[in-house]
Amino acid sequence: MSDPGPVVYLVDDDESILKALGRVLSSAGYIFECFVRAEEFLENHDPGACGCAVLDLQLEGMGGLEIQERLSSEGIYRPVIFLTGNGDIPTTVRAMKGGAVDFLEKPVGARELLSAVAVAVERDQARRLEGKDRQDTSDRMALLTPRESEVLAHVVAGRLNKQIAADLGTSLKTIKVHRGRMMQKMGARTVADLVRNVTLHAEKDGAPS
Amino acid sequence: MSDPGPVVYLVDDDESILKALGRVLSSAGYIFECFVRAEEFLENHDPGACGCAVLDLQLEGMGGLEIQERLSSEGIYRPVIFLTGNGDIPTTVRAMKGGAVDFLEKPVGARELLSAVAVAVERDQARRLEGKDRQDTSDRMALLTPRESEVLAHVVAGRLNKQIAADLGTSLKTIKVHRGRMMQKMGARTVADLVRNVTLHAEKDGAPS
DNA sequence: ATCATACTTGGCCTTGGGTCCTATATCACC
DNA sequence: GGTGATATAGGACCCAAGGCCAAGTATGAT
Repeated sequence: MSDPGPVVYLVDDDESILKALGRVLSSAGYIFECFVRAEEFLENHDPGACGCAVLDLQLEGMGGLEIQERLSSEGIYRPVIFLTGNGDIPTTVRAMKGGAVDFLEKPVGARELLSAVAVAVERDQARRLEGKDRQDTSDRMALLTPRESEVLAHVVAGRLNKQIAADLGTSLKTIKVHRGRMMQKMGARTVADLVRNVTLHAEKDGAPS
Repeated sequence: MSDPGPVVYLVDDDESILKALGRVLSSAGYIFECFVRAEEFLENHDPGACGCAVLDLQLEGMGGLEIQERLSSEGIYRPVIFLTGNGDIPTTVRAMKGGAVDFLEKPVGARELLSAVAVAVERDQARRLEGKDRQDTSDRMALLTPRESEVLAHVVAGRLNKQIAADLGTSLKTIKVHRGRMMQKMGARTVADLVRNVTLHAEKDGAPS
């Protein structure tokens, strides 16, 4: 569980290209894994590993764009760099709109590749860093009972206990109890802590298009 | 000062194209302004107006990409759609990395254009909407006295009045006064309101790359 | 039947936050 | 010398929140 360093996933059906890319990445100190088919990558990569993917646009069967779509539809955040031998503009636009870090034409130079990979890896690290807090908040929220969740929402909205009681059709005392337990479970000492965590958590929830 | 509806800025050195684009936009109910040179656009557009820009990539003198860079370096948020007669992939990537909404090849179909414009306008509206809250919060914070600002920071951090008093080397009573005035000026009824506004305000402050 | 969980409510006391009124001291500006 | 903004501070008082103790019900699983 020590930090294994970023991994670069290479997907290309031309093994000589995989080899060439691998050499460049190795020389820069990256660890990489090679795949010749999209399915092979999707089934064997580790979504929890930090790093990025370098995808060939044209693959036998499922292509690079589909891989990108598959990843995002499965909620996997994985920065992607595309490589292509003969791309066109609409495809480029589609890839970039899908969040690709870069879109490079073969033959790709070492510096070009490494620069793109560096950006992609950095993005992934930043993402994982801020993801931790959100994950923690999510985990805690999952432990709340239904009633406690309702109270949480009202508290974050800045409502008073008695107002919450009225809204939920119960007594002031009951709200105090739920509220106390909720704060306990959320690990929040003060309302300020609570609001910060919960709003930052809700922030980028409905993001992926 | 009533909402004038979104404006589409068209920049192309071919007047016949401007005319054609204008017809399409008119038919969809958009207001638009035409420019044949980049400088003309940069000097005469209204950064405060809601809408988007449709830029030809190749212009005499300053091109579309430079316009995009100029806008962002001046801190002007203005969603951009590029049009091009003969673009290449590196240019497309650069444009999209720069935040372009879309990158279309001439001849561009009416539906294609309108769809891109709709997305761009929507983005601009969303941006302006959330920008208002931040502006409001900034304005309010500017009205705080130095002491009130310090108290604000401590309150948002979830500290108790007496702790704040100790930190600032003053009495509990004094903090209560500052705090009360600060809440008043910030237009926050509760701590929850305050934390929400201030943290969201701080959130995207160091954003632009 | 028993146990766990969740939801409910009461009283009592302490602490914390907010408001009103009052008051002093400093500093800058006119 | 007066005026306004800022920071300071005390007392009285009210309301809100949280902790401690105790205890009721309902539901569902073992």
